[in-house]
Amino acid sequence: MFAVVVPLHPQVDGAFHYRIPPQWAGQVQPGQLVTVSLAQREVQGVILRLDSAAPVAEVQPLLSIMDPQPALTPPQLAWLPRLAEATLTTMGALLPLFLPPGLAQHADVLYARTDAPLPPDLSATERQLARLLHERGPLRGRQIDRKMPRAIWQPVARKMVRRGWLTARSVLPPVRLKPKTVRTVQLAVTPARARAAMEEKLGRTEAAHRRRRAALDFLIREPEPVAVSWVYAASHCHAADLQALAARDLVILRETEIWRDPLERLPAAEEGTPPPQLTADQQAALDALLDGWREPSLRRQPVLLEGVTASGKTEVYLHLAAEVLRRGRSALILVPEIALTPQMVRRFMRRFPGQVGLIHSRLSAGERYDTWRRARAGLLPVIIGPRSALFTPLPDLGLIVLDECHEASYHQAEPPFYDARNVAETYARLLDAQLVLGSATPSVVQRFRAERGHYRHLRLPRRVTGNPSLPAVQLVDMRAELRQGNHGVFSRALQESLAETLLHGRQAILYLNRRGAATYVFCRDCGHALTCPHCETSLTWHVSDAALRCHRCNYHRRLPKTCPVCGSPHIRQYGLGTERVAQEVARAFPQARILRLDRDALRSQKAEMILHHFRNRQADVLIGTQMLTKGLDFPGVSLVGVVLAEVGLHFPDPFAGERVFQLLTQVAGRAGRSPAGGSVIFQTYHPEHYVLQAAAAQDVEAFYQRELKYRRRMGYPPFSRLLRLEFRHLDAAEAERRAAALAEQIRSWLEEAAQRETEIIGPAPAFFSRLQGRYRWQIVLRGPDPASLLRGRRLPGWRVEVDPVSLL
DNA sequence: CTGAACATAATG
DNA sequence: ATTATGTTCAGT
Repeated sequence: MFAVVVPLHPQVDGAFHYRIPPQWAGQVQPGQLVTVSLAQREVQGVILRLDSAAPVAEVQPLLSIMDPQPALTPPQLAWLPRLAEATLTTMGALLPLFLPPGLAQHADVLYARTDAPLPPDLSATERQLARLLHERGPLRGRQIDRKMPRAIWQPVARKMVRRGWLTARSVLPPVRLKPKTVRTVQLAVTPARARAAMEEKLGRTEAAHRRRRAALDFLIREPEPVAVSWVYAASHCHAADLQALAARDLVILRETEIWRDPLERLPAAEEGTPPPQLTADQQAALDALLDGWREPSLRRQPVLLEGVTASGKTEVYLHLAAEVLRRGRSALILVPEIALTPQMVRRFMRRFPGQVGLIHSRLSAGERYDTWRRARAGLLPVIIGPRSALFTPLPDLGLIVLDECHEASYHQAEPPFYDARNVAETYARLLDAQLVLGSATPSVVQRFRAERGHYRHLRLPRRVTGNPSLPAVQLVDMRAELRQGNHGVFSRALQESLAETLLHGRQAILYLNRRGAATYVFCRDCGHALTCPHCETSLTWHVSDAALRCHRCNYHRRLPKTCPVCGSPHIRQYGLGTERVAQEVARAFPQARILRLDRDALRSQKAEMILHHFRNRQADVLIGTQMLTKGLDFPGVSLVGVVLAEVGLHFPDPFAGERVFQLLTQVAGRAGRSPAGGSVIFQTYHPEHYVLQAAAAQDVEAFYQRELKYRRRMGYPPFSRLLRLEFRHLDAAEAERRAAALAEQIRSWLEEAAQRETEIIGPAPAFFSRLQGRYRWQIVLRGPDPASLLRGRRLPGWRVEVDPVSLL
């Protein structure tokens, strides 16, 4: 028998056969994490399947089985190759998604300095490397990467090894995660025998006898194994006392595994809260879903659950999960950002006490490992987490919910690239599980798919709580403000509303769509934003070469002196941050208590504290960026102002309009959740833009029709599929050269494959043209199935993203 | 002709 | 990724 193993190695494609040593016969099964040798080195891998024959003569043996329990479930193993095919990623690069961090260890090389003397004429990198290894001792490649992030040190190190200045040894770092255990003790004899023993002499001294008697007395009342620390506390005995009792065979000492539980620290949830009465809409949606499970033709179809904000989608999820659990299966609930959805998590924990597991990035490695293993063991039938939780090994998964499914956080824009919304479909089909995508504002693509019958479309059209009507949105024309002499950040309407809100002791939220300097150029008189004549996307201002540049096709021009539409000389670039807005508010309202929430706050984990303070009315005004839109509920807020609603609209990206529309719709939905109702103000220099018009009117249908027309005209999704290829390099010229070379190569492949419908856009520098000191160039492919062109081809150094959600 | 530099293929 | 192997090319 042979084990077919996928090496845990991002660059190695495919799976390899390994001999199963006879002493392990019968213990080897698919899904297990093993170590094998690959290209003379020891690496981790996962057994994909067993095979009775090997396709090659020379076969290496399995080196070790790291865990007898499979790390991947059978449906996950079936999913893995299809996932790799869909995302144009190797299976080895995808495997870490399925494993808790810390369990997967990548093979690495350990470098050390030898005693050999160094010649004086060393290059800078050579000197730096030698000094680093001299000071720090032997280092692994990944440690050197961290210490010398800018240097291309690998070829240098190889040369130094050849010269005998360094040694290199391949290593597989040991797994640091261990199950946490606790010593337990249990009575080994009947209570009667124990009582009899208590009469005998249990220790040399009277004190020892008394301690051991007390321990036995405690254990007689505790039939289950108890942690030794409890016994110590209850009877004042020591470890030696329990050992003495164990030596007399009166008690049994054991190592029992305990789970590190991140929910332990949370206040206990009230037991099994009875579910509230469902509204007619909720009941209808639930019935439709449950009918679907009985009807084989509907069973495998994903459901798009479209419900306006506050329409009670969560209650539908709770009922579905209860139904799935009743059938003995488990449920997976995905949310965009777990730190910002505490209400949802709490509701699930209340409804399913003791059965909910939470997965997120702030858990310690140990907690994550244990939650993962409890889920695998079937002890946590409900798992809540962000996109990465999709890969939790739940046995017999019957329901996958993706809440707020329009959110971009379901798309992983870092390798390995994947989109939870798309890949979950295949997974659900393999499991025969129900996939539910829930949103108040489904994306254009999702809505289109529902129309075409790809998703079953269920609706919750009415709010269940708070104000039944959606709040009114006022669109304020900032050009008029300017004409009337108001050069400030705030319109008079917003200032007046702010003053009134503060006067009545209510709270206000001010949104900035994007943090920091947005550098597009527009006319302050007519609102016209300069766009590329070829791509209809905005030109971006580049300070370095004083040019306006198209980030799609590389078109560029000088900054015009006057607006090409109205001739006004007031044409300028625009940028505004939360800091500036906070200053303006403080100046206008010196007594107002102001809080700021932006990405920096979120990174430094202060976000929860800030939100907590605001909810407790310890501040009057909250100024924040888009993360504020995700599922938050502040009853004290009666005014929401968007400082500049069109920011982001002019990014050179086909999805820019949709992103802004979704953001503004969510913002408007935030307001007016209180019984007092609320008002929303969008400030803009561009009030006639269809995205702003539709968002202000909260007219999803109008936006959708208009946007769909634009997508059809430009040939963007859902009328085509995109594929983004990105190359990053420290040297700008090299990045450009490689991009041009690949574009040439792709053109010849296109000709070869006679794919006349697939077109190549670019190469051009990416919108964020420099990231971490590296220059980014990209090529975009557009066609019915651009991934098919690249399948089976290797593009070393390129980042390949299928179905990107942004081309920035 | 030689060794180094560079590209390519294979890894079971 | 790393290693083995093939290919090119400058400098003998």
